[in-house]
Amino acid sequence: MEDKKTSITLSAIKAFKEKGIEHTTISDIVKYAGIAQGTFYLYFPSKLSVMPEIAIIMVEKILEELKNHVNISDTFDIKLKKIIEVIFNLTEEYKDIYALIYSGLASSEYLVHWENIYEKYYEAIGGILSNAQDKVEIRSTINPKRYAAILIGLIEASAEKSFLYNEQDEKIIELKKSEVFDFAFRSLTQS
Amino acid sequence: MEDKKTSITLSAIKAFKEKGIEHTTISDIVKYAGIAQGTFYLYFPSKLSVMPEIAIIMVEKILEELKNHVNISDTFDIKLKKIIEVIFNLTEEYKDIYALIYSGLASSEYLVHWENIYEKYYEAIGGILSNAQDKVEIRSTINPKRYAAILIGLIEASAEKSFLYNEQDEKIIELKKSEVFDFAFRSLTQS
Amino acid sequence: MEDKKTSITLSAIKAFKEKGIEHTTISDIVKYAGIAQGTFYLYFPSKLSVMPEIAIIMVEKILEELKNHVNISDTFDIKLKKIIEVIFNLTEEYKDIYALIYSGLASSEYLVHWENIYEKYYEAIGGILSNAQDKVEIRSTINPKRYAAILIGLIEASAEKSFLYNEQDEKIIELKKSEVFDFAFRSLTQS
Amino acid sequence: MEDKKTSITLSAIKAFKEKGIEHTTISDIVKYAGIAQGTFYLYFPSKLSVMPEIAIIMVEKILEELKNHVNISDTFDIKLKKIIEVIFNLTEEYKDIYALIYSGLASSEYLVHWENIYEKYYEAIGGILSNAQDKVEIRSTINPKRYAAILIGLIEASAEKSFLYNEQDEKIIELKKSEVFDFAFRSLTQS
DNA sequence: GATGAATGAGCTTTCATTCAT
DNA sequence: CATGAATGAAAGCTCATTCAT
Repeated sequence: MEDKKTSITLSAIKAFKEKGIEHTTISDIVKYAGIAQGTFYLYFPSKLSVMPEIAIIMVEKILEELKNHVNISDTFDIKLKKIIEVIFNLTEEYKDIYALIYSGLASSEYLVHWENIYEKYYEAIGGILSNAQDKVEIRSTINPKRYAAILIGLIEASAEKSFLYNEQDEKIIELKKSEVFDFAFRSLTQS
Repeated sequence: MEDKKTSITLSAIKAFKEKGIEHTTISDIVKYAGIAQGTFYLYFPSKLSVMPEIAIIMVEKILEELKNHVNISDTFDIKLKKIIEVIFNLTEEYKDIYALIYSGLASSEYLVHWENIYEKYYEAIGGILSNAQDKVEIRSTINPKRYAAILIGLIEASAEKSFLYNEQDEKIIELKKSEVFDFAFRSLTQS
Repeated sequence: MEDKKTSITLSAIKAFKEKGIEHTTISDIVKYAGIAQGTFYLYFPSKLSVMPEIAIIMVEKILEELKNHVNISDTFDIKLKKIIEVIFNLTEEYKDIYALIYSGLASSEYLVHWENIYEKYYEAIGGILSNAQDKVEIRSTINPKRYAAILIGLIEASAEKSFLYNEQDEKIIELKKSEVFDFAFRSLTQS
Repeated sequence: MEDKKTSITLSAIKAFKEKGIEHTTISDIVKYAGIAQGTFYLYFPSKLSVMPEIAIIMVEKILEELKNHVNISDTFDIKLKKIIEVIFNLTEEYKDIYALIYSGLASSEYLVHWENIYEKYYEAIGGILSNAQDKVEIRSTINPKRYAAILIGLIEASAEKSFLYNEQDEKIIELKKSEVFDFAFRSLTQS
């Protein structure tokens, strides 16, 4: 078993996915983690204080997925499509958690560090944009990392809304993806 | 009495703004509304069931602000700037609530009606886009209402993140606004 | 049933007498009071916050006992013996509670008002001293109320220690009473 | 190692002084002692079982202070004043702990040994009384050790109450001391 | 309709105690 | 002897919900 803090975090993710954050209790989390009630408090002061830890893991997941799906040799349009694909898929799977992280709701109290957490995410996407600039696939006038933040926001927002209303209709989802692609691609390539 | 329902809703907004949604109790809401504990239940079955009502009011606020600031005679670029301005301002003021509505967290149970609520919002922005198409200010190949949803998502996401980290630095906020404008404007005008 | 706050206070006294303060839980108190767990918190924020209320009742008990046993027509030496009798008896019955009130332990947080609570007690004993001065039974150079405080302290301290070590030996108790009487009486009458 | 037991006891005193006995945990004590949680149990079976050890140290402190301040050559009235001074000073410093020892609250289970602990205290004061009898400074009809107990009770009670209500007003404290002196001195000298 | 005291299920939280290292 | 992470029983506490008035 990995270290206990990670184990609690993973159990929290599992519980949040199943019951929703509102209805998850610390009891649920420790049950999944196979630890005693009191042990939880050795690592976290409250349910929501697990959120930053979750965010770290979620960002790791995203980066891993990006690494697995976005090939350095792809043209930029392919890469952008893959990025959208990855974000949509993860958003679907971790709907509630993602919504919470994304909206920053749990934030008020615990999420001071989030900029650091997301930093790597922005850098990864920023790197892709920068690379595309080098290849003259997108315009050179953008700041890669700053644009990455906007791009991610755009895709996430769209994905969120897609799955929010239980739009499980594959066609509509695909339409949304292509619209987002279109929106972003034009913006990035317009000279 | 419709008045009382509105009064409860406004009190809920006030309480949510002050304490955050997590820590707001029905007791807080009725205190602000100046009514008895039990009275709440004559109008709403639960705390979260107030959310759609709040969403309605929030959308009304947005529409009103748009009406106040976006002039029909403005050119599209001015209009877009104003739209961004309005969304950023409201997001700043109603940060938490907005985040919640936006992320759809309170969702699961009461979100069914939300598409209807947002419908008017999409229509308003869609109308502006449509009008801009008529004047050949933006390309004609977009579907106004569908693009409106994406555009709103983009601006809201950016605004959310701006205020999340207490970036009160006016300059950075302004930079974000201009970046979002740039991102969207290019996308909408690229032929 | 008297009002609920009193009912809780009396139940607390009962529980404290039976289990000792350390081992009494709020559950115990509400069980005796025949009310729900949450009801307790409508009247008191914590277990120890009941103490001032208890102190009031204890002082009332003392005053009542004094009224019942100390006759206005008695000579001062008889009165003093009766006072000692009353304090020893009550101390025996409410050992733990008395110890706590007396030592002021629970005090730190909640007992700001105690001077007021004890005020009546001091006044009652002070009145007896004053009356004895009028009859030239004790020296006139003492301040009745201030001396009352010292006198009460002396008797309480002695009573406390008597019952602390489970000295249930009636003879030793009687010896202590007479020693305290002697100590105080000499002090009050020495010209 | 005897050192460690003393270290735990001193740490307990420190913790009790700072947080009050109610809110002090074994965790607090071991933190101050710089030892591990489990080590505590090698020396004491529970939190309250430290009390007799504390009492021993407190009595030692008192005896030391008495030795430092009460000169064999002083007249009895000076000695009595010094005794009162010492008890008031120590009571002020160790308010809470003193109250506890004095009231015997922590008692129930561990108080058995206390008579032995206080024995030396009574003997010390008793010795002073006895000596004063030899010099015909106080009346010969008292039992020194038994009177010592009463005298100590009187002074402690008065000191306790003085510091309970945060009467930090030096003048009132001084008045109390002189009243207690007067009360006791008359009693001991009245023929 | 309106009230608000009372409820009590069920959650959070603590912390003395243990035991493998 | 010493450790300190882990335990989990047991306490505290909250708050949505009810219902007699």
